[in-house]
This record gives sequence, structure tokens and C-alpha cells, in this order.
Amino acid sequence: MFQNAARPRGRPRSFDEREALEKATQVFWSKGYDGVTIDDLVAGMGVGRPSLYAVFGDKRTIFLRVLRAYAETKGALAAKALLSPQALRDSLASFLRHVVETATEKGCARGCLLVCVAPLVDDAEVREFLQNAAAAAVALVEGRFRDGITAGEIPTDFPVAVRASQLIDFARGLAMRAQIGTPRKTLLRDAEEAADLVLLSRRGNAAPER
Amino acid sequence: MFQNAARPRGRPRSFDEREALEKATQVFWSKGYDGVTIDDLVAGMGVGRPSLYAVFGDKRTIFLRVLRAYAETKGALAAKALLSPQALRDSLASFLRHVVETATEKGCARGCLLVCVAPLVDDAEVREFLQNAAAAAVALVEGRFRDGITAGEIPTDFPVAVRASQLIDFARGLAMRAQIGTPRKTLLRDAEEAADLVLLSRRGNAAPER
DNA sequence: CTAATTTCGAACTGTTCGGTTATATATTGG
DNA sequence: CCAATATATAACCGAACAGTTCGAAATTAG
Repeated sequence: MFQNAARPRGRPRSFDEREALEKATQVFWSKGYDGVTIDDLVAGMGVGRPSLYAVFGDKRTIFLRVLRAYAETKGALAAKALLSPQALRDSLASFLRHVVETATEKGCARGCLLVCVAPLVDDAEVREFLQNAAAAAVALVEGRFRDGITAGEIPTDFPVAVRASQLIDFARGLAMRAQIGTPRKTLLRDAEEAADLVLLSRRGNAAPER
Repeated sequence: MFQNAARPRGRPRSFDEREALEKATQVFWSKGYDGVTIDDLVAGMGVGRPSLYAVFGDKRTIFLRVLRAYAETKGALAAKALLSPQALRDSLASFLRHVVETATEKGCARGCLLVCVAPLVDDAEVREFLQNAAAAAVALVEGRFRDGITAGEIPTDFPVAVRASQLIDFARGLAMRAQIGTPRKTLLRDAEEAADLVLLSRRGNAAPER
């Protein structure tokens, strides 16, 4: 009844396209882009070689699809952590904690596909995607800061753009340190410190004026 | 006269070992670890294949030597920028500017070998090296903060360890953004902002207490 | 000048890789 | 039950790759 799309004619696929892409994500995530061979993808995705080429295309094409899917799902989760109704400082901390938790998840590869793997891919389209993704992330945080101004949580002259960019820098740093094996506990502590730091008032300078 | 080490016996080498290693650095830096083939190294280092194996060993061994040499020379330069006699805030800014400049140098690959390339190498020895290098970098900055306390530039209760770690996070972030093509001008501006941020007093919190 | 020593250049070898082809298998439409 | 369609499995092919071998070349010791 809800078998909506009438079954296509030939032999049915033995794999789910979405699942296969998620598995491909894990493969790229754990081995990097250049480190992945087609056989790795065949084994990891559970899709036969000819089907893989027919359905997904070559390695580069698969990686681009993986990137988009990854950014969409993980980005939505991160946005959820950032935008759920709570005090500004807790929003920022939730966001960073979420980054740490996904970057240190057991069973998964460490780090972050967008932060640790994709930037090394020498491809104009990938670079463009990453720049847009980074800009979108900064804009998201910036929006949260603006809401904080509206809510009176931070002063109207709070440097939203600069601090948003800095918060994303911290997120990147946390992901990278997860990749090289820094323990989750350390990163969670640093996430709290980062959330505190980006909310400090500009007037509280501890150093002499320049 | 100063031809100290009496010439070895056989045919002299047609390459300088040190120069060749520097060229290898460029190769790994621009292509990543997995993206490099032995032929890339042969072409890039100007060393014949058999000599390469005889003198430097296989790819992994070469990379480890490259890593150590890179960390030593670049680390010394960064330390020089950080420790040259000037006000604390200028020390931090110099350090970050130096990172940006080397990460956006023309003719070279963008980013940083230690930040952008090495963390992806799936090798225990590399990971250990990176953790030590990161710890050393944090310790260096921490030392500079402590000198700042001694000089009365920052209060005695300044959270030196936390802020040192955060400054290194910013350095990482700057290098990563250089890699994905963020223009030098933007990064230099953000370097200044980062230097300012890590020096803010803890008491100047712009958000309500948690 | 000759012998010993070390490096250089080129070619070789077994393996892995990316991508394709041929054939068998599962399903729908009539 | 048979034709048409789409996927799965396995084998295949040329290219690229890592690592080695071998003879030629350059140097020193005597």
C-alpha cells in the first residue's frame, strides 16, 4: 500500500544506497582520501565493483556525495546543539561538546571528515565546498550571538563576527586534537574553557594597551 | 683545510642529504602522505631510486625524518618569533603572524605539515611525535605567559596553561584555514584578534554567570 | 695506471590498482 | 512460462607502483 515507488523492473539491489554511502563515509574517515582504494570501498560499502561504478561513480564522485551527506546530517546535529533553547554560554558549550563527542566516538574513526580529511583533497570543488561549509558554520554561530544580543545576554557591541569565527577555530582545534589521540576528557574540559573565552568582554584586557 | 670529514672513498654523491630532505618535505607537504609515490620522491628530491632506498630508507622512514627536521627548523623559527624581546601581546601576535606567513607562503604548499598532513598518517610513531610536538608548543607559550607574569604584564592568577593551549588551537586553526585557501590578509587580521582574545581578563565576562 | 669502493642510471619483477567486460541471477510484464 | 530488464559475481586488462638488480661511472688508495 505504502510501497510507493512501484518496484523497478530488474533484479532488486542487494544494498541500500543510503546505508552504503554512510559506510563509505566511515571508509574515507578512517583512511583519508588518498589512502582509500576502490577495493576498500567495495569491501566497506558492501557493493559489488560494477554496481559501485554504475550507481555511485568513481572515487572522487563518491567522496563528493559523502561530503555533502556528511555535512548535511552532522551539520544539522551541530546546529541542533547550538540552537536548542538555553543560555548563550550553554549553547556554545553544547555545540563544542557535541563536536568533541562525535570526534571521539568509539567504533568510529576519530576526528572529523570535514576538518581532518577533506582539506587535504587537492580538488577545487572540494575546496569550494569546504569554504562554504566553514562560512555557513560561522554564520550559524554568528546568528546565535545575535540572538544573545536580542535577549540581552551580551552587549550590543559584542564582536559577533570575530568571536563566531574564533569559536569555529576552537571546534576545528578540538576535532584535530581528537584525531591525534587527545583523550575525550581533556577535550571536553577545553570545550568548556573555549565557550567561556569567546564570551569575555573586550574591556577586560589583562595586558597593557598596545 | 676545513674539508674536515676526509672525503669518503667511492664515487661522490650528486645530492646534498639535507637539501634532499627539504625537497622531500615539500613533496609530502603538497601531496599529503598517502598521495606521495616513490617516484614523486625520486623526482622531487633529485635522488636516484636505489640511492634513495640506500640513504633514506622507505617512504615511512623518509617521512619520519622529514617530520623531525621540519619540527626542529620551523619550531625554532616559531620560538624565535614568540620569545624575541617585546611586549607579551606582541609576542603572541608575532607568533601567530609567523604561522600565517609560513602557511601562506607563495611557491610552497599551503598549510602546515604538522597540522594538516601528519595527523592523517595512521602510524603510532607519528602520532606520538605529534602529541609531543603539540605539548612542547603549548609549553613554550606557557613559558612566555609566565615571563609575562614576572614582568607584571598579566596578573599572577592568569590561567597560563589554558590560554597557552587555546593559543595553539588558534595557530592550528589559522594553518588549517590557510590550507583550504583562506587569503593571507584575512588570516593576519584573525591572528591579531586571537592574540587579543587570549589575553582578556577572566573577570570581563560578557555573559551572565552560569 | 690498476684495484677497490661507492654511487648513478636504467631496466627488471611481482604486486596492486582502477576500470571494464562477460556471464549468471533475480525480478517484473505479458 | 517466456521475454525484457536490472543487478551480482568473477574474471580480466593495461597502467602504476614498490622495491631490487646490474652494469657503467666517478672517485680514492696504492
